[in-house]
Amino acid sequence: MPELPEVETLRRELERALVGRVIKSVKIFWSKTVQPFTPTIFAKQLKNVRVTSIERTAKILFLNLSNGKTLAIHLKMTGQLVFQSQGSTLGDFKVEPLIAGGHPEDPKKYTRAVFEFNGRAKLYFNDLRKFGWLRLVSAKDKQIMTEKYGLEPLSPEFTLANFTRALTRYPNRKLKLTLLDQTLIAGLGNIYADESCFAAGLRPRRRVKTLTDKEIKKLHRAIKQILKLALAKGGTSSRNYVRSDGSPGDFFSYLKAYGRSGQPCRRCLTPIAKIKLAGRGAHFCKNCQR
DNA sequence: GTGTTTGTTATCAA
DNA sequence: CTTGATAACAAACA
Repeated sequence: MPELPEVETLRRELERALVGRVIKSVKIFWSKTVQPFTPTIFAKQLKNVRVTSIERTAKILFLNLSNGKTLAIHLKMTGQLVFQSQGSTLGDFKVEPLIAGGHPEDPKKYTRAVFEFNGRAKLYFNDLRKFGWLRLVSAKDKQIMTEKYGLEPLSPEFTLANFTRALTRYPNRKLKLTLLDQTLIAGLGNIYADESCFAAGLRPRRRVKTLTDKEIKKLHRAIKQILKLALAKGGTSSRNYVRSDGSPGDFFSYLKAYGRSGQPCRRCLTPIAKIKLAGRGAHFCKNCQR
């Protein structure tokens, strides 16, 4: 799933690829993907507009535009942003959906929108499950969208003191649910919440009020370390996520808990357990995590 | 046909 | 206000 490291990887790649380019046309193949306008109006509003900068808050990308508006993008669970510069041919990647093929002009099965830029460069928005969205917003809308989010784990504001305050704000919550609460800490999803718990040696069901100062400190370090490494590896391609050139992120082989139920713990060889927490899978080692 | 996968929001319940 | 559960969105896969 695209979480902080995946979305930040795309932000960096698209910053290089798109900033300074002008949108020449937008084609939309699934109308509910674009908001809040009809596809026709949406496309019209973006025609001949330049991308001036790209930002990220939590799991949302913001493409700031020369008309004063911003294109906000959320990939939700299966969204992809694939960039094709003029004349480039995309490789044959295992992760579907693919843009490559003999007819790059034609949208693939899961392509919901295509942006064409000057120089014939193209940005494909693919989304198997249609949860993702492209939202054209004003500066004010953008502010309203971003202000509800909590601490950015890779920012200077992510101090131990601030983290402790956010983490313990709802003392009776289970640890993993707190880590997933975007209004407290922004950008963690199921993969990195599980990995953070593993690295800190903490069970996902622990109530936050039972955590010692020492454990909170370890968790704080764990979150920073894991997100930093995952970002350096270009994110985790466990299902649909791909980088902007269509290639997979390399963090998958570093996972120690997520998706490893039944497999031996990399630290103590105890089979990784899987439980249901708030309707999602939670993976952990009964021996290494307390 | 059933259960599982998950980001986010809405809604209901205690 | 806190917390927890469930459904909704949607489609693939085992």
